[in-house]
Amino acid sequence: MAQASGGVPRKEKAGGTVRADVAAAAPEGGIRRENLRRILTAAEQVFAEQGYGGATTAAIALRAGLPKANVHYYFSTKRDLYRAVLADILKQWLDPLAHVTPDSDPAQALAGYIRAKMRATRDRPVVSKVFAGEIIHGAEEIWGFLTADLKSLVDEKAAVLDGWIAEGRMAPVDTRHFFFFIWAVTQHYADFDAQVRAVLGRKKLTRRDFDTITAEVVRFILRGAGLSLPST
Amino acid sequence: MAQASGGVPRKEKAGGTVRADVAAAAPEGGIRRENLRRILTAAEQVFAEQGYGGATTAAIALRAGLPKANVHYYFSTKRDLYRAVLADILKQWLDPLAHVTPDSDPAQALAGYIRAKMRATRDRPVVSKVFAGEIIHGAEEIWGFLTADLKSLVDEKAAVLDGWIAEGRMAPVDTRHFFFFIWAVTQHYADFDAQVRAVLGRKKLTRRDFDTITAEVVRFILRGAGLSLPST
DNA sequence: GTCTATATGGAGATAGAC
DNA sequence: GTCTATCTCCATATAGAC
Repeated sequence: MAQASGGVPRKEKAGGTVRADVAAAAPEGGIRRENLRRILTAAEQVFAEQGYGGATTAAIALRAGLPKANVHYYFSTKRDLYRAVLADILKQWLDPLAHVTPDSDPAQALAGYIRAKMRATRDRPVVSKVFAGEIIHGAEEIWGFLTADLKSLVDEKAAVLDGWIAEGRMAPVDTRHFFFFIWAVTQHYADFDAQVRAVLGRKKLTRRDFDTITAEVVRFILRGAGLSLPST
Repeated sequence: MAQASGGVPRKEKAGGTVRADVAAAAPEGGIRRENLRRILTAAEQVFAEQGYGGATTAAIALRAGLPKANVHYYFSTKRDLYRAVLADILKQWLDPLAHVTPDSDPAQALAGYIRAKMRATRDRPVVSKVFAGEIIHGAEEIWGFLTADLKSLVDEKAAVLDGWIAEGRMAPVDTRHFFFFIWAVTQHYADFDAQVRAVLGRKKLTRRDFDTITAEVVRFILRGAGLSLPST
Protein backbone atom coordinates (compact mmCIF):
# COMPACT_ATOMS: atom_id res chain seq x y z
CA MET A 1 0.00 0.00 0.00
CA ALA A 2 1.20 3.47 -0.73
CA GLN A 3 -0.37 4.69 2.39
CA ALA A 4 3.12 5.86 2.70
CA SER A 5 3.41 6.12 6.35
CA GLY A 6 1.16 7.55 8.96
CA GLY A 7 1.39 7.09 12.62
CA VAL A 8 -1.48 4.81 13.29
CA PRO A 9 -3.04 2.36 10.87
CA ARG A 10 -0.40 -0.29 10.94
CA LYS A 11 -2.80 -2.74 9.37
CA GLU A 12 -5.90 -1.63 7.57
CA LYS A 13 -8.88 -3.85 8.00
CA ALA A 14 -10.06 -4.89 4.59
CA GLY A 15 -13.74 -4.29 5.15
CA GLY A 16 -15.84 -5.60 2.31
CA THR A 17 -18.46 -3.35 3.81
CA VAL A 18 -19.21 0.20 2.92
CA ARG A 19 -21.28 2.40 5.17
CA ALA A 20 -23.90 4.50 3.56
CA ASP A 21 -24.48 8.16 3.44
CA VAL A 22 -22.31 10.08 5.80
CA ALA A 23 -23.30 13.48 4.58
CA ALA A 24 -27.04 13.06 4.62
CA ALA A 25 -27.04 12.49 8.37
CA ALA A 26 -26.07 16.07 9.17
CA PRO A 27 -28.71 18.79 9.40
CA GLU A 28 -29.47 20.68 6.23
CA GLY A 29 -27.48 23.84 5.68
CA GLY A 30 -25.26 23.14 8.69
CA ILE A 31 -21.57 23.74 8.42
CA ARG A 32 -20.90 20.09 9.13
CA ARG A 33 -22.94 18.96 6.18
CA GLU A 34 -21.37 21.58 3.97
CA ASN A 35 -17.84 20.52 4.94
CA LEU A 36 -18.61 16.85 4.51
CA ARG A 37 -19.82 17.55 0.99
CA ARG A 38 -16.77 19.61 0.16
CA ILE A 39 -14.46 16.89 1.44
CA LEU A 40 -16.29 14.08 -0.31
CA THR A 41 -16.33 15.94 -3.61
CA ALA A 42 -12.66 16.81 -3.38
CA ALA A 43 -11.76 13.28 -2.33
CA GLU A 44 -13.71 11.80 -5.24
CA GLN A 45 -11.69 13.89 -7.68
CA VAL A 46 -8.34 13.20 -6.11
CA PHE A 47 -8.97 9.47 -5.81
CA ALA A 48 -10.06 9.43 -9.44
CA GLU A 49 -6.96 11.27 -10.62
CA GLN A 50 -4.32 9.69 -8.41
CA GLY A 51 -5.78 6.40 -7.29
CA TYR A 52 -6.16 5.46 -3.65
CA GLY A 53 -2.47 4.96 -3.10
CA GLY A 54 -1.51 8.08 -4.96
CA ALA A 55 -3.97 10.34 -3.23
CA THR A 56 -2.83 12.29 -0.19
CA THR A 57 -5.01 13.84 2.45
CA ALA A 58 -3.08 17.05 1.92
CA ALA A 59 -4.18 17.17 -1.72
CA ILE A 60 -7.76 16.42 -0.74
CA ALA A 61 -7.75 19.09 1.94
CA LEU A 62 -6.26 21.60 -0.46
CA ARG A 63 -8.91 20.95 -3.05
CA ALA A 64 -11.63 21.08 -0.43
CA GLY A 65 -10.26 24.41 0.76
CA LEU A 66 -9.83 23.18 4.31
CA PRO A 67 -6.85 22.53 6.53
CA LYS A 68 -5.62 18.99 6.52
CA ALA A 69 -6.45 18.38 10.16
CA ASN A 70 -10.04 19.26 9.47
CA VAL A 71 -10.31 16.40 7.03
CA HIS A 72 -9.12 14.07 9.74
CA TYR A 73 -11.68 15.54 12.08
CA TYR A 74 -14.50 14.30 9.85
CA PHE A 75 -12.84 11.11 8.63
CA SER A 76 -10.39 9.61 11.03
CA THR A 77 -8.44 7.70 8.40
CA LYS A 78 -7.82 8.02 4.71
CA ARG A 79 -9.40 4.62 4.22
CA ASP A 80 -12.54 5.76 6.03
CA LEU A 81 -12.81 8.67 3.66
CA TYR A 82 -12.30 6.35 0.71
CA ARG A 83 -15.10 4.10 1.95
CA ALA A 84 -17.38 7.09 2.30
CA VAL A 85 -16.62 8.14 -1.27
CA LEU A 86 -17.41 4.65 -2.52
CA ALA A 87 -20.66 4.53 -0.56
CA ASP A 88 -21.62 7.82 -2.15
CA ILE A 89 -20.92 6.39 -5.56
CA LEU A 90 -22.73 3.10 -5.12
CA LYS A 91 -25.95 4.90 -4.27
CA GLN A 92 -26.20 6.21 -7.83
CA TRP A 93 -24.77 3.18 -9.53
CA LEU A 94 -27.89 1.06 -9.78
CA ASP A 95 -30.46 3.73 -10.52
CA PRO A 96 -30.37 3.83 -14.32
CA LEU A 97 -31.42 0.18 -14.58
CA ALA A 98 -34.89 1.11 -13.34
CA HIS A 99 -35.80 1.75 -16.98
CA VAL A 100 -35.71 -1.93 -17.78
CA THR A 101 -39.03 -3.59 -16.98
CA PRO A 102 -40.78 -6.61 -18.54
CA ASP A 103 -43.57 -4.66 -20.17
CA SER A 104 -41.39 -1.98 -21.75
CA ASP A 105 -40.30 -2.03 -25.36
CA PRO A 106 -36.86 -3.71 -25.53
CA ALA A 107 -35.21 -1.24 -27.87
CA GLN A 108 -36.63 1.79 -26.08
CA ALA A 109 -35.83 0.48 -22.60
CA LEU A 110 -32.28 -0.53 -23.44
CA ALA A 111 -31.65 2.69 -25.35
CA GLY A 112 -32.88 4.59 -22.31
CA TYR A 113 -30.52 2.67 -20.06
CA ILE A 114 -27.56 3.18 -22.34
CA ARG A 115 -28.30 6.89 -22.65
CA ALA A 116 -28.55 7.21 -18.88
CA LYS A 117 -25.18 5.51 -18.53
CA MET A 118 -23.62 7.78 -21.14
CA ARG A 119 -25.06 10.82 -19.41
CA ALA A 120 -23.48 9.70 -16.16
CA THR A 121 -20.22 9.15 -18.01
CA ARG A 122 -20.32 12.67 -19.35
CA ASP A 123 -21.48 14.45 -16.22
CA ARG A 124 -19.53 12.59 -13.56
CA PRO A 125 -16.55 10.82 -15.10
CA VAL A 126 -14.67 10.85 -11.82
CA VAL A 127 -17.29 8.60 -10.27
CA SER A 128 -16.70 6.02 -12.93
CA LYS A 129 -12.94 6.29 -12.51
CA VAL A 130 -12.99 5.73 -8.77
CA PHE A 131 -15.27 2.75 -9.26
CA ALA A 132 -13.03 1.38 -11.99
CA GLY A 133 -9.93 1.74 -9.87
CA GLU A 134 -11.56 -0.07 -7.01
CA ILE A 135 -12.56 -3.01 -9.19
CA ILE A 136 -9.26 -3.23 -11.03
CA HIS A 137 -7.47 -3.49 -7.73
CA GLY A 138 -9.62 -6.32 -6.49
CA ALA A 139 -12.83 -4.69 -5.30
CA GLU A 140 -12.16 -5.70 -1.69
CA GLU A 141 -13.97 -2.71 -0.33
CA ILE A 142 -17.13 -3.18 -2.39
CA TRP A 143 -17.17 -6.94 -2.70
CA GLY A 144 -20.30 -7.14 -0.60
CA PHE A 145 -22.07 -4.70 -2.87
CA LEU A 146 -21.04 -6.57 -6.01
CA THR A 147 -22.00 -10.04 -4.81
CA ALA A 148 -25.25 -8.97 -3.17
CA ASP A 149 -26.89 -5.79 -4.49
CA LEU A 150 -25.42 -5.70 -7.97
CA LYS A 151 -25.62 -9.44 -8.56
CA SER A 152 -29.27 -9.69 -7.59
CA LEU A 153 -30.19 -6.65 -9.63
CA VAL A 154 -28.43 -8.09 -12.67
CA ASP A 155 -30.05 -11.47 -12.13
CA GLU A 156 -33.42 -9.78 -12.01
CA LYS A 157 -32.89 -7.65 -15.08
CA ALA A 158 -31.26 -10.49 -17.00
CA ALA A 159 -34.45 -12.45 -16.37
CA VAL A 160 -36.42 -9.61 -17.93
CA LEU A 161 -34.26 -9.79 -21.03
CA ASP A 162 -34.51 -13.58 -21.10
CA GLY A 163 -38.28 -13.11 -21.15
CA TRP A 164 -37.97 -10.83 -24.17
CA ILE A 165 -35.77 -13.37 -25.89
CA ALA A 166 -38.23 -16.18 -25.20
CA GLU A 167 -40.92 -14.06 -26.80
CA GLY A 168 -38.69 -13.48 -29.80
CA ARG A 169 -38.47 -9.77 -29.10
CA MET A 170 -34.68 -9.68 -29.20
CA ALA A 171 -31.82 -11.86 -30.43
CA PRO A 172 -30.67 -14.74 -28.21
CA VAL A 173 -27.73 -13.36 -26.29
CA ASP A 174 -26.27 -14.28 -22.95
CA THR A 175 -28.10 -11.61 -21.03
CA ARG A 176 -25.71 -11.22 -18.14
CA HIS A 177 -22.78 -10.78 -20.45
CA PHE A 178 -24.90 -8.40 -22.42
CA PHE A 179 -24.95 -6.14 -19.38
CA PHE A 180 -21.20 -6.44 -19.15
CA PHE A 181 -20.99 -5.29 -22.75
CA ILE A 182 -23.12 -2.27 -22.02
CA TRP A 183 -21.07 -1.31 -19.00
CA ALA A 184 -17.80 -1.91 -20.80
CA VAL A 185 -18.66 0.33 -23.71
CA THR A 186 -20.35 3.16 -21.84
CA GLN A 187 -17.84 3.38 -19.02
CA HIS A 188 -14.99 3.19 -21.50
CA TYR A 189 -15.75 6.79 -22.47
CA ALA A 190 -15.31 7.93 -18.88
CA ASP A 191 -12.44 5.72 -17.75
CA PHE A 192 -10.40 5.77 -20.96
CA ASP A 193 -11.25 9.26 -22.09
CA ALA A 194 -7.55 10.09 -22.35
CA GLN A 195 -7.09 7.31 -24.90
CA VAL A 196 -10.23 8.28 -26.77
CA ARG A 197 -9.09 11.88 -27.01
CA ALA A 198 -5.58 10.87 -28.05
CA VAL A 199 -6.78 8.59 -30.83
CA LEU A 200 -9.40 11.01 -32.08
CA GLY A 201 -6.89 13.87 -31.89
CA ARG A 202 -9.28 15.93 -29.81
CA LYS A 203 -8.24 18.02 -26.86
CA LYS A 204 -11.56 17.72 -25.15
CA LEU A 205 -14.84 15.99 -25.88
CA THR A 206 -17.69 18.43 -26.16
CA ARG A 207 -21.34 17.95 -25.35
CA ARG A 208 -21.97 17.54 -29.06
CA ASP A 209 -19.30 14.87 -29.29
CA PHE A 210 -21.02 13.03 -26.51
CA ASP A 211 -24.37 13.20 -28.28
CA THR A 212 -22.81 11.75 -31.41
CA ILE A 213 -20.99 9.06 -29.50
CA THR A 214 -24.09 8.17 -27.52
CA ALA A 215 -26.07 7.68 -30.71
CA GLU A 216 -23.30 5.48 -32.12
CA VAL A 217 -23.11 3.44 -28.93
CA VAL A 218 -26.86 2.93 -28.79
CA ARG A 219 -26.97 1.83 -32.41
CA PHE A 220 -24.07 -0.56 -31.96
CA ILE A 221 -25.34 -2.24 -28.83
CA LEU A 222 -28.91 -2.53 -30.02
CA ARG A 223 -27.76 -4.05 -33.29
CA GLY A 224 -25.70 -6.49 -31.25
CA ALA A 225 -28.94 -7.55 -29.60
CA GLY A 226 -30.75 -7.75 -32.92
CA LEU A 227 -32.67 -4.56 -32.21
CA SER A 228 -32.99 -1.13 -33.71
CA LEU A 229 -34.76 2.09 -32.94
CA PRO A 230 -37.38 3.48 -35.29
CA SER A 231 -35.49 6.12 -37.24
CA THR A 232 -37.19 9.40 -36.50
CA MET B 1 1.45 11.24 -5.17
CA ALA B 2 1.70 8.29 -2.93
CA GLN B 3 5.33 8.06 -3.64
CA ALA B 4 5.24 8.43 0.07
CA SER B 5 8.57 9.82 0.67
CA GLY B 6 11.96 8.94 -0.62
CA GLY B 7 15.04 10.93 -0.27
CA VAL B 8 15.57 12.15 -3.74
CA PRO B 9 12.93 12.70 -6.36
CA ARG B 10 11.38 15.84 -5.01
CA LYS B 11 9.73 16.46 -8.31
CA GLU B 12 9.12 13.71 -10.80
CA LYS B 13 9.52 14.73 -14.40
CA ALA B 14 6.35 13.85 -16.20
CA GLY B 15 7.93 12.37 -19.24
CA GLY B 16 5.41 11.51 -21.89
CA THR B 17 8.15 9.34 -23.26
CA VAL B 18 8.72 5.71 -22.59
CA ARG B 19 12.03 4.13 -23.40
CA ALA B 20 11.92 0.77 -25.07
CA ASP B 21 13.22 -2.54 -24.11
CA VAL B 22 15.49 -2.49 -21.13
CA ALA B 23 15.76 -6.22 -20.74
CA ALA B 24 16.58 -7.12 -24.31
CA ALA B 25 19.78 -5.10 -24.20
CA ALA B 26 21.52 -7.47 -21.80
CA PRO B 27 23.30 -10.57 -23.06
CA GLU B 28 21.24 -13.72 -23.27
CA GLY B 29 21.38 -15.94 -20.23
CA GLY B 30 23.32 -13.37 -18.23
CA ILE B 31 22.41 -12.71 -14.65
CA ARG B 32 21.63 -9.11 -15.48
CA ARG B 33 19.06 -10.08 -18.03
CA GLU B 34 17.58 -12.66 -15.71
CA ASN B 35 17.24 -10.16 -12.86
CA LEU B 36 15.76 -7.51 -15.11
CA ARG B 37 13.11 -9.96 -16.20
CA ARG B 38 12.33 -10.98 -12.63
CA ILE B 39 12.00 -7.36 -11.56
CA LEU B 40 9.88 -6.35 -14.53
CA THR B 41 7.54 -9.30 -14.07
CA ALA B 42 7.19 -8.67 -10.36
CA ALA B 43 6.69 -4.94 -10.90
CA GLU B 44 4.02 -5.56 -13.51
CA GLN B 45 2.05 -7.64 -11.05
CA VAL B 46 2.42 -5.25 -8.14
CA PHE B 47 1.56 -2.20 -10.24
CA ALA B 48 -1.50 -4.05 -11.55
CA GLU B 49 -2.67 -5.01 -8.08
CA GLN B 50 -1.86 -1.86 -6.14
CA GLY B 51 -1.62 0.86 -8.74
CA TYR B 52 1.44 3.04 -9.17
CA GLY B 53 0.90 4.96 -5.98
CA GLY B 54 0.04 1.90 -3.97
CA ALA B 55 2.98 -0.16 -5.15
CA THR B 56 6.12 -0.15 -3.05
CA THR B 57 9.58 -1.07 -4.18
CA ALA B 58 9.77 -3.32 -1.16
CA ALA B 59 6.78 -5.32 -2.37
CA ILE B 60 8.25 -5.53 -5.85
CA ALA B 61 11.63 -6.67 -4.54
CA LEU B 62 9.96 -9.25 -2.33
CA ARG B 63 8.02 -10.70 -5.22
CA ALA B 64 11.08 -10.67 -7.43
CA GLY B 65 13.01 -12.51 -4.71
CA LEU B 66 15.68 -9.85 -4.56
CA PRO B 67 16.77 -7.34 -1.95
CA LYS B 68 15.26 -3.94 -2.33
CA ALA B 69 18.57 -2.23 -3.04
CA ASN B 70 19.07 -4.54 -5.97
CA VAL B 71 15.94 -3.21 -7.58
CA HIS B 72 17.32 0.28 -7.25
CA TYR B 73 20.53 -0.89 -8.77
CA TYR B 74 18.74 -1.73 -12.02
CA PHE B 75 16.15 1.04 -11.91
CA SER B 76 17.24 4.12 -10.09
CA THR B 77 13.73 5.33 -9.34
CA LYS B 78 10.33 3.76 -8.93
CA ARG B 79 9.08 5.86 -11.80
CA ASP B 80 11.87 4.57 -14.04
CA LEU B 81 10.79 1.06 -13.27
CA TYR B 82 7.20 1.96 -14.00
CA ARG B 83 8.20 3.40 -17.36
CA ALA B 84 10.09 0.24 -18.19
CA VAL B 85 7.04 -1.85 -17.36
CA LEU B 86 4.90 0.31 -19.61
CA ALA B 87 7.42 0.08 -22.44
CA ASP B 88 7.33 -3.67 -22.09
CA ILE B 89 3.57 -3.63 -22.33
CA LEU B 90 3.29 -1.28 -25.29
CA LYS B 91 5.45 -3.56 -27.40
CA GLN B 92 2.73 -6.22 -27.37
CA TRP B 93 -0.20 -3.86 -27.46
CA LEU B 94 -0.39 -3.25 -31.20
CA ASP B 95 0.47 -6.69 -32.48
CA PRO B 96 -2.98 -8.30 -32.70
CA LEU B 97 -4.19 -5.69 -35.18
CA ALA B 98 -1.91 -7.13 -37.81
CA HIS B 99 -4.76 -9.49 -38.70
CA VAL B 100 -6.79 -6.67 -40.18
CA THR B 101 -5.84 -6.07 -43.80
CA PRO B 102 -7.85 -4.77 -46.77
CA ASP B 103 -8.00 -8.04 -48.61
CA SER B 104 -9.05 -10.23 -45.69
CA ASP B 105 -12.60 -11.29 -45.02
CA PRO B 106 -14.15 -8.75 -42.61
CA ALA B 107 -15.82 -11.24 -40.31
CA GLN B 108 -12.81 -13.54 -40.20
CA ALA B 109 -10.31 -10.75 -39.70
CA LEU B 110 -12.27 -9.03 -36.97
CA ALA B 111 -13.05 -12.30 -35.24
CA GLY B 112 -9.35 -13.08 -35.31
CA TYR B 113 -8.53 -9.74 -33.77
CA ILE B 114 -11.15 -10.08 -31.05
CA ARG B 115 -9.97 -13.59 -30.23
CA ALA B 116 -6.39 -12.41 -30.00
CA LYS B 117 -7.46 -9.66 -27.63
CA MET B 118 -9.42 -12.13 -25.49
CA ARG B 119 -6.46 -14.47 -25.40
CA ALA B 120 -4.27 -11.65 -24.16
CA THR B 121 -6.93 -10.84 -21.57
CA ARG B 122 -6.91 -14.39 -20.33
CA ASP B 123 -3.18 -15.00 -20.38
CA ARG B 124 -1.88 -11.66 -19.18
CA PRO B 125 -4.60 -9.80 -17.32
CA VAL B 126 -2.05 -7.82 -15.35
CA VAL B 127 -0.78 -6.18 -18.51
CA SER B 128 -4.24 -4.89 -19.26
CA LYS B 129 -4.66 -3.65 -15.70
CA VAL B 130 -1.44 -1.66 -15.66
CA PHE B 131 -2.36 -0.13 -19.00
CA ALA B 132 -5.86 0.68 -17.75
CA GLY B 133 -4.56 2.31 -14.59
CA GLU B 134 -2.19 4.46 -16.58
CA ILE B 135 -4.94 5.70 -18.88
CA ILE B 136 -7.47 6.26 -16.13
CA HIS B 137 -5.01 8.46 -14.33
CA GLY B 138 -4.35 10.62 -17.34
CA ALA B 139 -1.90 8.63 -19.48
CA GLU B 140 0.84 11.21 -19.00
CA GLU B 141 3.54 8.61 -19.29
CA ILE B 142 2.26 7.07 -22.53
CA TRP B 143 0.71 10.11 -24.12
CA GLY B 144 3.29 10.04 -26.87
CA PHE B 145 2.49 6.44 -27.67
CA LEU B 146 -1.24 7.10 -27.76
CA THR B 147 -1.10 10.18 -29.96
CA ALA B 148 1.54 8.84 -32.33
CA ASP B 149 1.82 5.05 -32.63
CA LEU B 150 -1.67 4.06 -31.54
CA LYS B 151 -3.43 6.90 -33.32
CA SER B 152 -1.77 6.25 -36.64
CA LEU B 153 -2.36 2.53 -36.40
CA VAL B 154 -6.03 3.10 -35.65
CA ASP B 155 -6.31 5.64 -38.46
CA GLU B 156 -4.80 3.10 -40.81
CA LYS B 157 -7.00 0.22 -39.72
CA ALA B 158 -10.09 2.39 -39.58
CA ALA B 159 -9.43 3.21 -43.21
CA VAL B 160 -9.40 -0.51 -43.98
CA LEU B 161 -12.79 -0.89 -42.36
CA ASP B 162 -14.10 2.20 -44.14
CA GLY B 163 -13.09 0.50 -47.35
CA TRP B 164 -15.11 -2.58 -46.42
CA ILE B 165 -18.07 -0.37 -45.61
CA ALA B 166 -17.81 1.43 -48.93
CA GLU B 167 -17.88 -1.94 -50.64
CA GLY B 168 -20.95 -2.89 -48.64
CA ARG B 169 -19.10 -5.66 -46.87
CA MET B 170 -20.07 -4.47 -43.38
CA ALA B 171 -22.61 -2.16 -41.81
CA PRO B 172 -21.87 1.57 -41.76
CA VAL B 173 -20.36 2.20 -38.35
CA ASP B 174 -17.99 4.87 -37.11
CA THR B 175 -14.90 2.76 -37.51
CA ARG B 176 -12.71 4.42 -34.94
CA HIS B 177 -15.36 4.13 -32.30
CA PHE B 178 -15.83 0.57 -33.42
CA PHE B 179 -12.28 -0.10 -32.27
CA PHE B 180 -13.07 1.55 -28.96
CA PHE B 181 -15.99 -0.85 -28.61
CA ILE B 182 -13.79 -3.84 -29.24
CA TRP B 183 -11.21 -2.70 -26.73
CA ALA B 184 -13.82 -1.81 -24.16
CA VAL B 185 -15.49 -5.18 -24.26
CA THR B 186 -12.43 -7.39 -24.47
CA GLN B 187 -10.39 -5.55 -21.87
CA HIS B 188 -13.38 -5.44 -19.57
CA TYR B 189 -12.84 -9.13 -18.88
CA ALA B 190 -9.32 -8.46 -17.70
CA ASP B 191 -9.73 -5.16 -15.90
CA PHE B 192 -13.11 -5.80 -14.31
CA ASP B 193 -12.75 -9.52 -13.73
CA ALA B 194 -13.59 -9.05 -10.06
CA GLN B 195 -16.95 -7.60 -10.99
CA VAL B 196 -17.56 -10.26 -13.61
CA ARG B 197 -16.84 -13.01 -11.11
CA ALA B 198 -18.96 -11.37 -8.43
CA VAL B 199 -21.98 -10.99 -10.69
CA LEU B 200 -21.65 -14.47 -12.18
CA GLY B 201 -21.10 -15.95 -8.73
CA ARG B 202 -17.92 -17.65 -9.86
CA LYS B 203 -14.79 -17.84 -7.81
CA LYS B 204 -12.57 -18.03 -10.82
CA LEU B 205 -13.01 -17.99 -14.57
CA THR B 206 -11.74 -21.16 -16.17
CA ARG B 207 -10.29 -21.67 -19.60
CA ARG B 208 -13.64 -23.07 -20.66
CA ASP B 209 -15.41 -19.98 -19.36
CA PHE B 210 -13.11 -17.88 -21.45
CA ASP B 211 -13.86 -19.89 -24.56
CA THR B 212 -17.57 -19.42 -24.00
CA ILE B 213 -17.20 -15.73 -23.29
CA THR B 214 -14.98 -15.24 -26.31
CA ALA B 215 -17.56 -16.81 -28.58
CA GLU B 216 -20.26 -14.59 -27.10
CA VAL B 217 -18.11 -11.49 -27.46
CA VAL B 218 -17.26 -12.28 -31.08
CA ARG B 219 -20.89 -12.88 -31.94
CA PHE B 220 -22.00 -9.68 -30.25
CA ILE B 221 -19.43 -7.42 -31.82
CA LEU B 222 -19.75 -8.86 -35.29
CA ARG B 223 -23.51 -8.55 -35.14
CA GLY B 224 -23.00 -4.92 -34.09
CA ALA B 225 -21.09 -4.49 -37.34
CA GLY B 226 -23.73 -6.30 -39.34
CA LEU B 227 -21.52 -9.35 -39.73
CA SER B 228 -21.63 -12.96 -38.73
CA LEU B 229 -19.39 -15.98 -38.97
CA PRO B 230 -20.41 -19.00 -40.98
CA SER B 231 -21.74 -21.40 -38.32
CA THR B 232 -19.52 -24.45 -38.48
C1' DG C 1 -15.87 22.99 15.73
C1' DT C 2 -11.38 24.67 13.85
C1' DC C 3 -6.62 24.57 12.80
C1' DT C 4 -1.32 25.12 14.02
C1' DA C 5 2.20 22.53 15.37
C1' DT C 6 4.07 18.15 15.99
C1' DA C 7 4.80 12.86 16.57
C1' DT C 8 5.59 8.90 14.28
C1' DG C 9 7.17 5.56 11.26
C1' DG C 10 7.47 3.93 6.82
C1' DA C 11 8.71 4.83 1.88
C1' DG C 12 12.23 5.74 -1.62
C1' DA C 13 16.89 5.99 -2.26
C1' DT C 14 22.18 5.45 -1.22
C1' DA C 15 26.90 4.30 0.81
C1' DG C 16 30.06 1.26 0.90
C1' DA C 17 31.71 -3.38 2.49
C1' DC C 18 31.76 -7.64 0.16
C1' DG D 1 27.39 -7.09 -9.37
C1' DT D 2 25.22 -7.74 -4.73
C1' DC D 3 23.10 -6.49 -0.50
C1' DT D 4 23.19 -4.69 4.64
C1' DA D 5 22.72 -0.78 7.05
C1' DT D 6 21.29 3.67 7.01
C1' DC D 7 19.75 8.28 5.54
C1' DT D 8 16.20 11.57 4.45
C1' DC D 9 11.83 13.15 3.85
C1' DC D 10 7.10 13.23 3.88
C1' DA D 11 2.34 11.25 4.56
C1' DT D 12 -0.82 9.97 8.05
C1' DA D 13 -2.60 11.09 12.12
C1' DT D 14 -2.98 13.61 16.77
C1' DA D 15 -2.55 17.09 20.69
C1' DG D 16 -4.15 20.87 22.31
C1' DA D 17 -4.66 26.02 22.02
C1' DC D 18 -8.28 28.76 20.20
